[in-house]
Amino acid sequence: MEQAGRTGPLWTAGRRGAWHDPGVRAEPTILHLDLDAFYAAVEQRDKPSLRGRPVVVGGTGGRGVVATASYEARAFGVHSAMSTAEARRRCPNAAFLGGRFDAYREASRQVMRVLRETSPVIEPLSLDEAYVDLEAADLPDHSVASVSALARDLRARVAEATGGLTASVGIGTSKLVAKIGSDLDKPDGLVVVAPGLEQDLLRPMQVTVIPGVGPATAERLRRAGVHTVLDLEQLGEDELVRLLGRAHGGSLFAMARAQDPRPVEHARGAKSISVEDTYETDHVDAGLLSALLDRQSAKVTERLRKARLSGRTVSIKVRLHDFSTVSRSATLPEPSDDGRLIARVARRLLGELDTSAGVRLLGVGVSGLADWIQEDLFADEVQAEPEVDEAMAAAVFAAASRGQGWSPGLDVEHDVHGRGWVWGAGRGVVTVRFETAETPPGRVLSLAADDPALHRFSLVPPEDDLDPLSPDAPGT
DNA sequence: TCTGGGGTCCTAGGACCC
DNA sequence: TCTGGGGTCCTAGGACCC
Repeated sequence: MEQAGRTGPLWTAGRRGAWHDPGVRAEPTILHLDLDAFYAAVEQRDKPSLRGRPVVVGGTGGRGVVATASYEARAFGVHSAMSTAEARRRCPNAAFLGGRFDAYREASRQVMRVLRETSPVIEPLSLDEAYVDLEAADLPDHSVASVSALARDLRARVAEATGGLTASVGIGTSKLVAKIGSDLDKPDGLVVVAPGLEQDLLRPMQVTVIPGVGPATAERLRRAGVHTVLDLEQLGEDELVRLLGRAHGGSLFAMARAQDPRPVEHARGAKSISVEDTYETDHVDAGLLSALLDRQSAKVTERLRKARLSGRTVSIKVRLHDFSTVSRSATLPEPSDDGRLIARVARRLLGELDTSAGVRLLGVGVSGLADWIQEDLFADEVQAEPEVDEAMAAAVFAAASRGQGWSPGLDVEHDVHGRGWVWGAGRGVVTVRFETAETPPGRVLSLAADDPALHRFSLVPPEDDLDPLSPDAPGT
């Protein structure tokens, strides 16, 4: 797009990814859409009895937090990130729901489709939020009147496509302004910030309206006497960089002056994939932790493979009894989507930590994602879903009857007792811990290793495999 | 019954290389 | 062998977002 009438060098504000450069566009062509109280709204849409009532979606267990509160619940002081226990205290009559993510994903898909019909360039930020680049939209012009009309039509189509969900929309000359705008008139609002008025809008606002200014940054700024965006601007760039570091300070100073050159980025690929779980009670048993890590590794691997990706860096995250969090990571010589390898690396990393005082949260992640599948030659095997491979299953049962082959963490299914995972094994007997979604602790049962009702799902790596991280060391 | 789960980005130090 | 730098990769931690 041409940028007539701009002063100064084209690249002054241009940092990473910046595209033509100006600090802001000349016309209000960036739209930010945010669905109102999204998860709760989907629940109210699908269950008429919940309409007009306080609804809280989030973790319902003892250690859960609120993901979304409906506006009725917000009236009682319930908000996201609050512990569910606190939310129950504030609003005992609310409906507390665990969340139906398939339904949310489906609603989100419907919304994104509508946005894509409006412009080919959209950037989803989460299930309920996206930027739309109106420069790429089919519009006679980009006047305030024109983009306002488009937004009204867009919101009507979103409601129609989703069975009545409402969205708030902000439009401006930059992502910053569009996003702040969408928040100004929630719910079901529309705000278009006319070009030239950005600074008038921002200056009196609290610094926390700027994305990236959270509690820690706000506190530092407060101590420096900075409360509003105007204060931020007057503090000056050098001082901000001194206070917050080069990247953060620099971009904050730019944003304080409504300079935000970030483009709407159409296809952003994932950079990492991870799974983590917080347990109802702290776990101390090292064997159990190991088994849990294996299950998580299997989930991460499944997602990797579905996305046809491999990852090179395996990380674990451990939150201890005192809520302190530690992480460990290891980088493989090359990307992998081998679940056994990932599980083994994760277990090795966990072994380096002292978890004897209790683990509250455990997680596994993979990053350094590569867009190709390792060992493409064996793609057929991968697609053959070894989980149901009869020959493989027979081999495992044979091994089990010799007292081998059942390792802690192995996922299994039993015709009578349901899904579980191996807790221990030996002498022809497997001890399996069963769980259901509702009752995480479950039961521990000892079963004959050759019990025909016991089916194998995934196999933990044999201990005598070479450790690819230390090729000269034969196992541990 | 304080404090979820999925991410992104940045910093800082050390290793290592040129 | 007295003091270089710069660049890249890796790791750990932290802030932040929805």
